[in-house]
Amino acid sequence: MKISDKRTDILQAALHLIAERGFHAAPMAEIAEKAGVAAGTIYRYFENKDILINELHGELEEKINGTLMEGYPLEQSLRERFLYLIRELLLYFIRNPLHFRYMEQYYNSPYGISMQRERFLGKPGKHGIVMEIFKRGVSQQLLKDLPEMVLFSLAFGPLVYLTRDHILGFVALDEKLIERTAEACWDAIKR
Amino acid sequence: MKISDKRTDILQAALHLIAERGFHAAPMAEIAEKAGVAAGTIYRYFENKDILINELHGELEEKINGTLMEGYPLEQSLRERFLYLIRELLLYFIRNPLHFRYMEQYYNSPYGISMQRERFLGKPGKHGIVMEIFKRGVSQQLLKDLPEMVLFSLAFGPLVYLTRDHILGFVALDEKLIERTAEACWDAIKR
Amino acid sequence: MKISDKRTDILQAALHLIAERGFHAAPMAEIAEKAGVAAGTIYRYFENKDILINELHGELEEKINGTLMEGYPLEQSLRERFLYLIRELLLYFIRNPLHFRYMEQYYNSPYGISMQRERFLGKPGKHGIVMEIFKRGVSQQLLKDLPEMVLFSLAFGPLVYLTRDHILGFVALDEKLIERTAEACWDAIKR
Amino acid sequence: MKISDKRTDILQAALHLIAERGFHAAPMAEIAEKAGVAAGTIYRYFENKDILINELHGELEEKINGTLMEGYPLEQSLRERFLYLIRELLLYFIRNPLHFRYMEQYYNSPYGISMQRERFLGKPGKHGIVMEIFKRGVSQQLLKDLPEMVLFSLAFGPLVYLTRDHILGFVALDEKLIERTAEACWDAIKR
DNA sequence: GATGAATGAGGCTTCATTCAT
DNA sequence: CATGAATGAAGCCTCATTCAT
Repeated sequence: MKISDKRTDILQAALHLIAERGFHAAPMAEIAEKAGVAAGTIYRYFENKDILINELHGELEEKINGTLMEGYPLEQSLRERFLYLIRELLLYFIRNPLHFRYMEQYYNSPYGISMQRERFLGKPGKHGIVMEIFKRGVSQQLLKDLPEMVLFSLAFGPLVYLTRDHILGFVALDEKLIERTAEACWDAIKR
Repeated sequence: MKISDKRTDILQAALHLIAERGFHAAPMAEIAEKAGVAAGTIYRYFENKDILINELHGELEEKINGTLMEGYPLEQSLRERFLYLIRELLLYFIRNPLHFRYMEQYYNSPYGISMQRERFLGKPGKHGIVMEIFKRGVSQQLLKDLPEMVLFSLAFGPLVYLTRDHILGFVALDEKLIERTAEACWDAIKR
Repeated sequence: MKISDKRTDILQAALHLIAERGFHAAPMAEIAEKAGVAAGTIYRYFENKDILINELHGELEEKINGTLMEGYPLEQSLRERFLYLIRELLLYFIRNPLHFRYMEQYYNSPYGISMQRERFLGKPGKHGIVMEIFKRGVSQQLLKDLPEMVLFSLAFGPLVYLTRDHILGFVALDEKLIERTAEACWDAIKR
Repeated sequence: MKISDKRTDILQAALHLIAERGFHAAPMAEIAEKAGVAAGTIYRYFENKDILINELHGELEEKINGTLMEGYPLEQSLRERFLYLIRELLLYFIRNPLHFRYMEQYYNSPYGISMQRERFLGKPGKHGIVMEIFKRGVSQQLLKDLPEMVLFSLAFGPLVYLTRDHILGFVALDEKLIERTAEACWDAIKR
């Protein structure tokens, strides 16, 4: 119904195919077919496959960031804010497994490598929201005195495995388990 | 000079090319060239590309496990044993960045998905060495009472990020930092 | 402001693009854009691309012929008339390099082959103005007794090279050089 | 029978198709078919279509130059040498109309533009054989005192038209006519 | 066993043309 | 009349795999 229905259809089709099969098993022809358009039509909306892939990444990133920021408890303690982020991110990925799979593909490919630094949340150079928490936590002697990148890994590294395990059915993450996991991540970084 | 020199050469060539460029940018012809054999020769040792990729994964996995098991402090405390594993795995990947890159590629591709369960260390079904630690730790009330998969994620999830950051030059991991990181991982899972 | 402004705009756009890039690097969409009309609009004025190309050729040919005929010294000697034609044609192309480039493209393509006979000037079948000169010149024993086509080649063949060289900057043709060149062409055909 | 029979076959097929239809109407697939090889095979011999086209041009150029040089009357007068070149070039093209058509296509395309200076014979910068004649002729006051490029145009410009006319059947060039045409070219440049 | 030339299916992309608005 | 989004055939090229030597 919208003006650019087709653009959305194409992005959706690409999301599905790439998340499920990976970039090189998602031919443009098939993306087009799944989107219900002709092959050439994709190129009215995206200059080429690389750009399609990058724009899809951008859209997902924005959506994730938007979701996280929506209820972000700005006024609460560092710990609460941290737990919120871990929890919400896990929830988001569990609810949007395709987004998770796509992001995984993306960051493990030439596409994502140049963008490696700019993680899901806050880019280090730009003092993103997460790094902000780390910075303050360290200076308040609340967190371990480790490089920010190490703190980041300790906090968010587990999420990737956990989400994958959940999606594959190896664990069933419920709210309680998610909460306890978030707290465990906090334990890893707190003094 | 070994009997199956060529097989090794092919695996080495594949390791280099795939680790550096990804699966779909590593043509068989180039692997052959780098290995110093003819393209057709590869097919005497590996039925097809998929099998080559899977066998290479298997070899790397064995090598990693072997290395970890070599000096494994069987008689020491659970904590010591855990710290040893984290530390050594990090060291291994830092010393063998190609192995790390290859494994990363592998687990983020259709190849690795079917094999997702069989992690670097101890396969859950087979009660690997890591799961053993977790099992005992939990029953001794030393570790948090979380599903093994969750403990696993908390413990090993950070390693992937950390290694990548180190390889990309975002952090410089020295022995001290590695030790402290391992301890942080322990904090995440301990009560 | 004219009635068929758009038709002219389209032809102009086509002239520019084709002259500069060649037929197959001048997409209809781009011609339309440059002409300030929609892609589909072109098809209201020209049935298809081939017809557009042929009509453009026709218009240019007419324009060139018109220019040559304007000041044609009907009453002067054969030699003067010949020199006039060579001189003016060279001048025309130097002043209208796009027309030259377009004609070049045209005659060296499947489009021009079927129309090879109908040269810039005087079509042999129609006893054009040039052939007229040749015919008379030969019968007056002023010119060499060679087939008209040979005389034509001797007289006009050099122009293509010369104009190209001038446009590419390999020679700088001024009025004097043009005059001397025209005279050299006359030397080629005169007894 | 030769080692690289296929390379020759491909070049032959390309020569035919391109000479008859132009570059953009000679798809690689068809060249392959005509050459009796698979599409992919072409790329074992030529990196891409552009390179195929350029190498074919190079081979033809060499062949033409070789033919011209074979009986070149080094010891005879400038006039004789000049007449020889015109005559032989005309003969060559009449006998090898495909070579002529190909060269025409080539020089009237982006491929040939960068090579515009290096004409069939002698490159100006390298004091080719033709330019040598012109240089000497001018200094001996045998030829008109015109820029070399102009002399070149006067001498060789007619050949293109003439050959085309002959191939299209508009004139029937026999040895006598060829000789007289060559002499007419000489008249154009001589004092 | 080893070779590497040959294959041809399949991927990405362009663009002349159509047609609903 | 004009628009321009959509179409899909067709072009170039890559590369896993085969097979005659």
